[in-house]
Amino acid sequence: MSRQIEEFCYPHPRPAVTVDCVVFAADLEQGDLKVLLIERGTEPFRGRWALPGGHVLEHEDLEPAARRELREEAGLENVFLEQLYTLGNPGRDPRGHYVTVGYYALVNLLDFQVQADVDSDARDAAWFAVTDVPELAFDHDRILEIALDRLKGKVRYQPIGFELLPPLFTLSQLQQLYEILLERKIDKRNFRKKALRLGILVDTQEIQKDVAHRAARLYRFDRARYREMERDGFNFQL
Amino acid sequence: MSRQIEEFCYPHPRPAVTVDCVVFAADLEQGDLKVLLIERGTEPFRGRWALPGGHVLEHEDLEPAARRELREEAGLENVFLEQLYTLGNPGRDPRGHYVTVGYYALVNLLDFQVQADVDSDARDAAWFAVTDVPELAFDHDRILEIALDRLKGKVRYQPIGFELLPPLFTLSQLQQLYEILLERKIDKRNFRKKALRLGILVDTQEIQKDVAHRAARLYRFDRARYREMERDGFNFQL
DNA sequence: TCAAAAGTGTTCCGAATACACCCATGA
DNA sequence: TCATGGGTGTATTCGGAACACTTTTGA
Repeated sequence: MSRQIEEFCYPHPRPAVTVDCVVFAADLEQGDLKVLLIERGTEPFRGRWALPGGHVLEHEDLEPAARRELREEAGLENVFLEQLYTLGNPGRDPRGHYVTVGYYALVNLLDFQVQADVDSDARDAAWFAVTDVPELAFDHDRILEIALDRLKGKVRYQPIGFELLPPLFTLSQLQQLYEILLERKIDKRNFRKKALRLGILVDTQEIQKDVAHRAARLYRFDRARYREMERDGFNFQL
Repeated sequence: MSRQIEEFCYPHPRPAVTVDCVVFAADLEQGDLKVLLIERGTEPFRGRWALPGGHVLEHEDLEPAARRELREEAGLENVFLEQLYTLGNPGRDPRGHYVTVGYYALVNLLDFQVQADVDSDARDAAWFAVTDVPELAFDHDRILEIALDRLKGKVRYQPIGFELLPPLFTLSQLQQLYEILLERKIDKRNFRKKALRLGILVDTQEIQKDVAHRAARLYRFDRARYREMERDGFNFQL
């Protein structure tokens, strides 16, 4: 290993600070939830899969750091991103005392597959079903577990599920998403009643194309209306 | 300012890492929620009130750091403590790039007032009603705001309110606590029905002493039973 | 005997659940 | 014409909300 110049000095020891991102996408074709992993090209854990992430730069805020890492490592921009949890077990990184701030991102699988083809800078990245993830580097399994719990809990009382769907979606797709996340079958009629009663889905008057059966209506999530209703004390529940 | 020896050197710049704790207690006498603040004795913000907190030590995990600061600055031990949010805006501390991991703690006001008298090491600390907090040092107002939102949201679907009460409490006290936290009046009969129906409150057969009216039954929270029921899919709601 | 809080039931309404068949479309 | 999913209504049950008076106790 080459000798490094150590020129950033402080009166007290400091842990290193990183961010790590759990990127979720719903795979409606396969009926499962996917997470984006990156294959590590350097030690430690070279060759192991890990969450996209890296060091927080000097004078960089945490969320911008997470967004920068998503852009650099996965070609992702303008995604839903929320802070999750911060881990600082001094044994979590063999290089020394590292503190990492975990984030989770929600993206639409179709959007990202296009970008992945275009963006040649991306390192070796791949989607894994969350039920079938290899052993990850560092304590990234733990971060993924925390992210899954958060997503499953939050999707029921915050309208974040829409971030995982295309802009236009059918009610069946929405239902399928909830079945994936909540891990149980839902009655179609009851689900539709509840979803439409919320008043935040708008019928775009468009219908599905290229399906080998009756084409379904396409809806979109009316974010502006949701914010209004939220201001007036409305509580999303699905 | 004296010249400092800067002997901890790294190949890349690192932000400093701290923890800050929002300590809540319910004041049933006054019918409000209190937060514990410490008067700063050093610059920056000397003389301003701030949350208890401080640097994370070398090879120290985050939660232990928070507990150590609570012990050193406020004489508090064995309290309910949970991570809240991590702030890293590079402008949040005039001394440079600081990242702070926020925690919130829930304590019983009576317990702590005893300890405060005994522990002479404690710096100048005081309880403030959360509705009447002075301007705080750093971005501690923001951390307090996040903690309040979290507490108010979480108390409804997790049995954490009991941490703010004495071990034995009356149903009226429990109701008063929820009225404080949810900021609204609750119907007595409905509240009692719901609380008892949960099956996690045990009637201790004891009654209040030294009250100038009919003495109420004392209950306690059955934590063991709650954990059992939680395992079996029970969802707390109050 | 008064003040203060403890304690107690019933009705009503809205939401959650359970449940099965016909319709439209493209292959 | 068939396979595939789209789309629809009703009855029941359960929990949430509204609502007022009697009881106990110590001062």
